[in-house]
Amino acid sequence: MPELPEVETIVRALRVGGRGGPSILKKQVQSAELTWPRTLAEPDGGQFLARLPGQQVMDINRRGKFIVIRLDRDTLLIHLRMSGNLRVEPGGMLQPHDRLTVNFSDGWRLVFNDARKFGRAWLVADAQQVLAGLGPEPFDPALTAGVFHRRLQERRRQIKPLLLDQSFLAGMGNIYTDEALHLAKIHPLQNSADLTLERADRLLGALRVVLQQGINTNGASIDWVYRGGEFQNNFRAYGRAGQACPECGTTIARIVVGQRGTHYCPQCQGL
DNA sequence: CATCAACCCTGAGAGC
DNA sequence: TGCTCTCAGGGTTGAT
Repeated sequence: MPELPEVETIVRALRVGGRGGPSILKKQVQSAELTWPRTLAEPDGGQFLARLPGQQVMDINRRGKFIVIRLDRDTLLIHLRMSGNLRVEPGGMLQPHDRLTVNFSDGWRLVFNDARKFGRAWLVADAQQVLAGLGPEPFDPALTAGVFHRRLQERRRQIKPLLLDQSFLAGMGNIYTDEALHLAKIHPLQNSADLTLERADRLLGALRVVLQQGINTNGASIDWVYRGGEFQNNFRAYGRAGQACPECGTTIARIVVGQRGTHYCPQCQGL
C-alpha cells in the first residue's frame, strides 16, 4: 500500500525516469482513455477527455500521498490508495485493472492501474482545491519539535490514528506509523495530549528516520502490487507479530487500533 | 471533538 | 485440486 516513501519513489521515476520508463517531463498529451470511469473524482469523463489533449507536463511533485502532475493549464492529481500503481510504457496491450491511460504525442503513455478500484484521479485548474485539507509534510523544516508538540496537545487522540489522519500530518500510512512508534518507543494507544516535548521530539525524529529509510530503499514491497522496494527487509514491528523485537527480544504483539492492524513491542512501547 | 463501523474493492492465503 | 471464507487497508461518511 503506497505511503509517502512509495509515492516519492514513483514521483521521482516520473520526473527523472526509472522503473522501466523515461521521464514524462515536457511530454505533450495527445489523448486519454478512461476504462473505469469511477476512477475519476472530477471532472466528469467527457470534460476530462476533452481538456487533457494538448497539455504539456510541466512539473511532477508529491504532496502527502498525492501525485501532483502540473500541466500547462490544469493539474492532474492521482491518489493510489491501497492498490494503485503507475506505469510509463511505449504502448502495447493494456493490462488487467488498467483504469486510466494518458497517451503522449511521442508514443509513450502513462497508465494508472488499480486492482481494488480505490484509487482516484482529479483534473483541476487549482490543485489547492484537492490538497487544501492536508496537514504539514513530515520533512517540512517549519515543523519543529515545538510546533509538532503543540499540534499533539491541540488534539486529544490515540497517537496512532492521529498520525494516520492526513489533516494532522500528510503522508503517513499503516506501515511507517508502526515503524516510527516502535523506533520512538511510544505505545500506539498513547494519548497525544499527554506526550512530553521530549517524547514528541523523539517521535518526530523517528518519523523522519523511517520515512527517509523507506525513500532510500525505494519503498517497501509488501503486496503483489508495488514492487522494487527493499524497505520490507528492515521492518522492526510491522507484520512481525509473534516474532522477536529487534531491541529487546520480546514477542511483537498485534492489536487493532482504529480498524488498523497494529504491531508493537509490549516491552519497549509501554503505556 | 473523539470514536466506531460501514463502505468501497479484489487478490491472496488459510482451511477444508 | 478446487472451493469457500476471511483478511488486508486509505479515506469518506454517518452514527454515537
